[in-house]
Amino acid sequence: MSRSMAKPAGGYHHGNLQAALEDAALDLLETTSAAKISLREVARRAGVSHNAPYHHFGDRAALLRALGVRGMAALLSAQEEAVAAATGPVERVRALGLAYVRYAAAHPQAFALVFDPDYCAAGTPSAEMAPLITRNEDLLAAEVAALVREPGYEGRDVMALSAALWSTVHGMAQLVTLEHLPVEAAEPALDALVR
Amino acid sequence: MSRSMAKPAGGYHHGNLQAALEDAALDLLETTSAAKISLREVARRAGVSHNAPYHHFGDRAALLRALGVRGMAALLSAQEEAVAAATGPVERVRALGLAYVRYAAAHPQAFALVFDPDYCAAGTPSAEMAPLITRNEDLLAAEVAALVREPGYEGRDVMALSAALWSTVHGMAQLVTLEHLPVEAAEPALDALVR
DNA sequence: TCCAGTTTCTTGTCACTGTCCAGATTGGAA
DNA sequence: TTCCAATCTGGACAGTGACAAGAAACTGGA
Repeated sequence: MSRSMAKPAGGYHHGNLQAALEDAALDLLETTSAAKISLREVARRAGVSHNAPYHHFGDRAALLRALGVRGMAALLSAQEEAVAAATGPVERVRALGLAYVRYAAAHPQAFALVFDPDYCAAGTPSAEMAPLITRNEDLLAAEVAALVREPGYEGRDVMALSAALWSTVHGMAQLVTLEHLPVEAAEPALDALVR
Repeated sequence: MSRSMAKPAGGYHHGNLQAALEDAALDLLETTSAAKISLREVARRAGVSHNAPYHHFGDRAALLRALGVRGMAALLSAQEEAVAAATGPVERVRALGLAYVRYAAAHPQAFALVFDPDYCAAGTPSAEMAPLITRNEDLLAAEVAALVREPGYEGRDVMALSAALWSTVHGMAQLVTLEHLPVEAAEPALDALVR
């Protein structure tokens, strides 16, 4: 349920309300889209008054931005673990993409929040979000760079290929969460491109 | 501004309020995300009371669903026109994808609404949306089928390739609207895959 | 120990929203 | 004309995000 310590004492002060609020909101995000999450419901779940959140988050968007950062971090580490477990350049790129799609399928609301321009604008990412984004881009670029040194992939433009791969994987993740594509179709479709 | 006839007379009855409401909402959608569009603001723009919309749309979601149908129709015809203007299987697939991305870049909020699970759920599409979706899938499948008859593309699985292409194009559209990718990067990235 | 000062939380309030209700207005059919 | 159904209005209610003022609890220094 809660990812960190809950209310420790019954006193006036909560102890770790910031984390408790994020946890409560993350629980809601498992079943509800970010647009439908209300600050007051989150406060209720954390057992505090409707205004307590404003001392830890400037407004509703700030809370959701914090959740977005958590989601992006989870998405990134899912990819890193998958890449670390795979062997060979082709297999590593494949694993990276599948991890991306599978994270989206497992946490559709969190995934949607990470890429929701209303809260996590890519044009002006938050100070916590920006390094995660570049880390993700670097991870992909490094794997693609290794790929184009393989026989059969030589001479490809790393930038263009990275962009194309990210697009494919991201679109696949999106279409899977939208139930436009079944999850099982992701793997063969990805293989159809990577070959 | 308004896409169809506006309020015709000053009388009690509006004349064509349904269309006027959709037009007003579409204007708002050019600059505002669907989540931030309020029924009352739309009614205000159409010059009617806050409750008039309820006689033409059951609730707020119904209005946005109608906008989603309009957006999907526009996205579809943009692709059809692009395909009709192109010659040769490879070029036609390329044109289809570029039209998709360019529509998203030109109307990011409308594009987002079309694929917003809160309003236009793909799992259970509305009666007006469903035929548009299948028409789009058929269009893509037909072009891919023509493509795999070309030398250099023989023997590919049409289903898997269609899914992969749609994913790529959709993800590219998404990343462009999110400003994660510049629009100019779309064309070379697409070419890097289609070759 | 006591006691300011600061942070955290609560209660009260406001404007705005979606939706329901009852009633007024209108256009068309009998 | 008269009646009816469709359309639109105003009022009401609960829920929401946000602001303001005050209570409670933790903090450090005397």
